Amino acid sequence: MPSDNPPAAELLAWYDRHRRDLPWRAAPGQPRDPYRVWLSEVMLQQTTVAAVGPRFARFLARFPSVQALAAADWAEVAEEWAGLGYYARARNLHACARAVAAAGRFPCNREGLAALPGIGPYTAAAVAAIAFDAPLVPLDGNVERVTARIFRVEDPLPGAKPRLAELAQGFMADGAASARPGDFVQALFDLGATICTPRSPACGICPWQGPCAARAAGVAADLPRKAPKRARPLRHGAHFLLRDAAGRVLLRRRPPRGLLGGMLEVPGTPWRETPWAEAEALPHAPAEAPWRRLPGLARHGFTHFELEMVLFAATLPPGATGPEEGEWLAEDGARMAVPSVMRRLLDLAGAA
DNA sequence: CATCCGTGGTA
DNA sequence: TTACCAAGGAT
Repeated sequence: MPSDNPPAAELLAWYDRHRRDLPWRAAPGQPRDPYRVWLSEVMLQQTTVAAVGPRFARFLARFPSVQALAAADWAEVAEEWAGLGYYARARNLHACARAVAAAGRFPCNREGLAALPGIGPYTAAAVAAIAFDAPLVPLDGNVERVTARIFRVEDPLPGAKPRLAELAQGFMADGAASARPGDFVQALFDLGATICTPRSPACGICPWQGPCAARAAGVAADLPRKAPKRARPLRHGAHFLLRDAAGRVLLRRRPPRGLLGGMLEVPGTPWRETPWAEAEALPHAPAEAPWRRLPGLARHGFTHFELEMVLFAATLPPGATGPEEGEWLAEDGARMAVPSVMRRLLDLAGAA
């Protein structure tokens, strides 16, 4: 129903005046580098623009091309991704880089892109549209929200997702949109991020306020509706910070899949629902040592549970043989190389 | 299709 | 302090 669509030309005119200047965006009219577009899209999955900003530049400086990323060891990629979360993204990013480097170039259409690891329906459409000007509308959280409000879709997510995807793709039927697909989809992102925001949308300055059905009904801030989320249970862990005579700390590499897969950790117990008594935690220590319980707790929130950790610390006696497994890192280097949950333990040790 | 998978900012 | 949420993907 192109006739029911809001005017793409007005959104693009707004975008041309108010587009955000973001590190991964090419200047207007300049060609887009598929490597940068892909890297930024993966970094931005469930991650804020503010968090990605400095990390994108740093990553690009370390891995300037998809060939450089493909040639890197996993440990380097893991270190560079540390703190960004959702570490399966980094594993898939690395695998994807190797596939693209082997093929010689990025696929230029949605189907080819979607066949690569870590590239799902959203990212395939986004890279195809932004890097190759394919007439596709990727359905991210912004586009879901804008579309649900424009058409006043009251059905809750995630059930409404197929319908929203169809409605959003319909925007591209407007000739003004399909003339500039990459700009149009980024205009939708910017509209959702700066005006059509989740909590208090700035409808008064929205270029699409006229055709917006939710605005007309006064329900914009209530859309899209979402299914309620489950409460997060609390889990407990005990961890062991072992220092050597040089003040370095012992870290271990976690298994390659699952939570924090492939990342470095401070050795510790499994995370379970009941707290650990000292006597039952100590067998999980990485070495025999004069372990001393540090005061305080380290807390961290994961997507589906909360975690409270106690920390034991010890220094390996000079000349003593350390554990055979693990890597010794300087403490400040370790802070940079571990996931945030582990950084909290290092901070707790530093404060004690 | 529901669950698993991180983190930091904000109301 | 709690709860929500951000350019989602894999299983």
